[in-house]
Amino acid sequence: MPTEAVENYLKAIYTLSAESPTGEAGMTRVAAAVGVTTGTATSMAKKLSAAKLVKYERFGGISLTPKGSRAALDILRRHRIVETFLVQTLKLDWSQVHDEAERLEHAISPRVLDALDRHLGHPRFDPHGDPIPGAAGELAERTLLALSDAGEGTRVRVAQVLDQRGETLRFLERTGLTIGVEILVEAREPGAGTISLRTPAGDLVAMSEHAARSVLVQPAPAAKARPASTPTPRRRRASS
Amino acid sequence: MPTEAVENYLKAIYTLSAESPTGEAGMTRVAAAVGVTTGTATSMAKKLSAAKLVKYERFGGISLTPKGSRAALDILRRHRIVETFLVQTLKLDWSQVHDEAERLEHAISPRVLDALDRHLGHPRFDPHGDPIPGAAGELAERTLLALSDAGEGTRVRVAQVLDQRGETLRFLERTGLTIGVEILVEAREPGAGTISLRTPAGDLVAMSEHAARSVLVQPAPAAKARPASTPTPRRRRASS
DNA sequence: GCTCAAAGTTTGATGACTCAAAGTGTACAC
DNA sequence: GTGTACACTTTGAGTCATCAAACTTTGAGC
Repeated sequence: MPTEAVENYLKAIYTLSAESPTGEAGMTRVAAAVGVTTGTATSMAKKLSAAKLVKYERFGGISLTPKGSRAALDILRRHRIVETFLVQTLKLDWSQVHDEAERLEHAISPRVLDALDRHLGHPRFDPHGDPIPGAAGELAERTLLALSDAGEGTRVRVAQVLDQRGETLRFLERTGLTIGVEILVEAREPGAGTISLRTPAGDLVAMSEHAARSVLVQPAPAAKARPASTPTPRRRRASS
Repeated sequence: MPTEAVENYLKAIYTLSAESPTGEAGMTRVAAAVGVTTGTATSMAKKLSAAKLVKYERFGGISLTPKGSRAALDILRRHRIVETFLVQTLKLDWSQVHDEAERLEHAISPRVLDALDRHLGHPRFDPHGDPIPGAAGELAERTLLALSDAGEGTRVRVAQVLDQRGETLRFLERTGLTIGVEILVEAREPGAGTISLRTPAGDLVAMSEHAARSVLVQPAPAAKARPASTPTPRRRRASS
């Protein structure tokens, strides 16, 4: 049984190395993600390496071994099932559940995890659209597009939000940009670094490209997209 | 915010001193309840005393201050609400939930606790019949009788089970002696140290007086009982 | 009153995790 | 190729909770 601290490091390394092109995470990033100094992260790296959970060499970056990866997916499963429970059953807000799950995930036994999973109907995605690893560690694979890369005039469906910060999530909720919602990319303003979206409610929402990078979408199923040459009105509103 | 270890000590001291006539708990008992050596318990006693959570003097026993008592009731509330949730919502067996709640109780934030409480409909008793302290620490007071003290021929209703061990709970479940069930005390055999009970299913169940001491009952509501010649001692529980 | 077992305390050590601060390696700019 | 900024590592120390083992106190029995 890994300690709580070990679980947190594994989770951080998993997500950081998934993002990185080399598949390796840097110590400074790991330390920041876990919330410790880099020195602490280095000594933990040695411990994890001795336990064969990570591949680590001095000054060389850190990455998970298969064993470490399995452990990380197990934690992620607990985290995301707990988040789903908090939103679906207890009706907490999606902007609050990340921090709550962060604490609870370490106290969930396999028995309780199974019972939660059953109670929720074996959900495959959590409230932020993150895929929930299966009991054996399998992840649903999807091909998603960053909203920041969606072309003007495209109809897309919000599928996943990478940014877990409450502020971001509250903004998205307020403007109606929640998981499953279909939106139209009205305009992009590379100069201003913003993107304008039309929500189902008819509102025009502007957000920065940077913010749009953490919103993942899929092309809308019944897309009746007009030819890309269609000019689009240029209007802006609140930006994130 | 007390640490997890501190919470466990407070809970142990609360239950032990509630049982003791002097209202004080001995170090050896506390250590056994928490699962540490007596030396460890002694040094923790000093720490708790410094934090004004307990009253403690060398060789003098230990008891909770009002502040410590409030903290203990808060933990008990979390524990019992979690147990109720595990049985009611997740359908776990009442013989399993104690240990699970033991881990989860430390990870429940006030927000999640409130949400759970609301989801469960503000229960006043947990699956073992233990009263759930209110948000302000109030405890429902009931006058219960140990089954071992119930007179022959009495009709009683099972109200609370003090023994949290899985073995005990599975026995009670198997024989139909669960919370709320009305039974008839058929015979007592002081010589053999046993007591015989008639369950609603019509079965005759025998149990030792010792086992019957941890089953608390109330006189059955529609009881045409004879004048209560039976005493009604107040009893408290062994472990939460 | 003395003795002795049981209860309780003290001491010294360990393991897990952490930090601050000093020291070392790497790589990019020029 | 030299400088230097940044990433990273090492070191030394601290906290928390724990144990084993030596020691002290208490109180019950004689």
